[in-house]
Amino acid sequence: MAKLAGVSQPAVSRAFNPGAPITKEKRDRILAAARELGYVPNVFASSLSRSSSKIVAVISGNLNNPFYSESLQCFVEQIQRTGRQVLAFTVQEDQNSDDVMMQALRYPVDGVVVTSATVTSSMVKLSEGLGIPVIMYNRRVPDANLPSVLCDNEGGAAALARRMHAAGARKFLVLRGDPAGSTSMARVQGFRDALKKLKGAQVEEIDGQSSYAGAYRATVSRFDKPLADWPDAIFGVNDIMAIGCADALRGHFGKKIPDDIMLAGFDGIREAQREPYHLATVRQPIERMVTETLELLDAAKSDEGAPAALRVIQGDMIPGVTIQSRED
Amino acid sequence: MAKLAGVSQPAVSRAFNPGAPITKEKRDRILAAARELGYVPNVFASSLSRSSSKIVAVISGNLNNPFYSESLQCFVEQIQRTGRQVLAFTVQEDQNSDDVMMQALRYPVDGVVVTSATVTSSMVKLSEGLGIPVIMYNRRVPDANLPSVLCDNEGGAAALARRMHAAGARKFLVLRGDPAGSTSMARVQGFRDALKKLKGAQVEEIDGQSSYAGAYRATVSRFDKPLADWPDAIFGVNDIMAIGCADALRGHFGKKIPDDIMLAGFDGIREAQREPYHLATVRQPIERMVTETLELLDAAKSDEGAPAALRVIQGDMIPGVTIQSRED
DNA sequence: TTGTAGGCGTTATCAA
DNA sequence: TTGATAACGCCTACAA
Repeated sequence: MAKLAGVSQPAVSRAFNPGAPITKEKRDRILAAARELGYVPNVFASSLSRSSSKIVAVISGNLNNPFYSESLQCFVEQIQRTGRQVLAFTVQEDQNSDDVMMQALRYPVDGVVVTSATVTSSMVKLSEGLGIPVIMYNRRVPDANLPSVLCDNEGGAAALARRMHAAGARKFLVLRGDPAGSTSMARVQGFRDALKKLKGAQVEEIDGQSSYAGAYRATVSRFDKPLADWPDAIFGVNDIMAIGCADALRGHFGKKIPDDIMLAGFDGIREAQREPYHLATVRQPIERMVTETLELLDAAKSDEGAPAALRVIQGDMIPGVTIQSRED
Repeated sequence: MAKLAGVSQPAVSRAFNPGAPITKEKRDRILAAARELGYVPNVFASSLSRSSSKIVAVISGNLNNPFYSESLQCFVEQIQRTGRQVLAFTVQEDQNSDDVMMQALRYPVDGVVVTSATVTSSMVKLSEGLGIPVIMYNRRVPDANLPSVLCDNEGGAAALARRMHAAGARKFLVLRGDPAGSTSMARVQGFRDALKKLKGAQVEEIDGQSSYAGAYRATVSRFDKPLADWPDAIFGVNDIMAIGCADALRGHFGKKIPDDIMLAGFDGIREAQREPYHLATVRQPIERMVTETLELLDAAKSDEGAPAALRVIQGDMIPGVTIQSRED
């Protein structure tokens, strides 16, 4: 009730909205009074009359994977920069991702970004009914064709496969991530397919829970026996798993990387480029992917009827030091 | 407009509010119709009439420090579990934390949790005027007495100092974090004071920007000269800096930890307990600290006039392998 | 248990 | 440029 400052209430609204028809003098007077009274406009109320709430929901998976916390950080930065805010959701292990999505849709947000969760078609229908665009980041939903931004997972994995093969590796082990996740599946597929075209390669696959601890455990339990048959090279479907694997190989088995075993990951998280690892990997250009995700979001707002866009972005090969030609 | 389903509008409201006076039968009918029509209640609108918006703002610093991303993760989990949501804010390097705080206060949130930012007294006044409680997490504001939850930084640092001294260290180096941050200052102070009471200890301090890269650089530039005078032990004011330092010591200088130099950190982040480090450190019990922070928030809501609480929580000493008695 | 009426703080529309 | 007035979607009385 800053109109106790002697002006009408719409005038206050105009004072706070740049570009509204109001005298500079009057605006200044109102803003001064507001500062005096400790008044700030209520954004939720404004979102009622306005169509847009200036809030974007971001649904993340486990932030313990630095790829996701880096991504979230980036989303918050970029969204904040455009005068909007982030409503953050996470999907816990024991949680149904549909429930979380449902929660998010109860807010009249300007859009929902899904970085890690499966979206069922009923949720897609609901979001459409509500007119809230849903964009997939680093993920794709097979049936529903939602706008998606993702890295060329197949291509990147294939390039890593070729590098390791060229370096002399023949026996490969793949550490899979979330079995149901489109990202993990695409990378495994790309890796497998590339090896099929190369001579003498054989591949084994095990599950690593898509986490550091999962990969560590999987590595230990796979090789912790008297006459383990070691592979020449291991591909961790993401960096955090590759790091877990590296720590197990070195810490638990005393193996040397790449002398005893080559190793590669995927994502390009900071940790993987630090001293103990310098992991060979493919970097997902997070900054750019986030930018494009938000572009798709804005696009979805304007041209409703347009076909869902799918943006596939090339990752950057990072050589690292964990792939090296055999000398034997 | 779900009242096209043949009932009054308040009935719909009651159907969605557990415990409201309505026949079970009618509620079911309404909920069914809602599902049919793809209707979900608008939370922002409800926050207008209701006093509470069910939204908590969390202002974080750089999420590249795992301590903060773990904390954020924990906040989101716990807040979500109580049927509320998190509006996430971050303070960038180039940003005024007051501006971010101001942004947050434009939303009629149920509270603001500040995990990394300085809060000026004018912001405190503003928040009081708006009736929005502000709680500090892992931080304290000297002048204003805001409710705060923090670890016993002095005590933890002192304990580490004593351990390293007992192991034979005499020449110490402290890697400071944010010079203006209360957390870094308290730890440095605690470390310094403890050493004063011990025999023959001398301390040098340098700045490490409170980040991995900053600590790495600081370590390199401090010792990258012909006849560097190496200390016996280094205390990184937080784990991420200690890790940066460790990587520099080993990768750049080929030093062994703890054989050549002892090392300790603070926070107890996961990364620091992994194979390459097993860092001696003091763990901040994040889960518990977050719980208490939210308790303070709820308390602030109810008893307005109460004196600001300050909860100091003991950290857990983690032995690690980076402090070890000298044999020479 | 139900429906009617009024109000939450803001913006859009329209005359003035 | 301004100020009334009517929404926006919901909730809290109040009365039925």
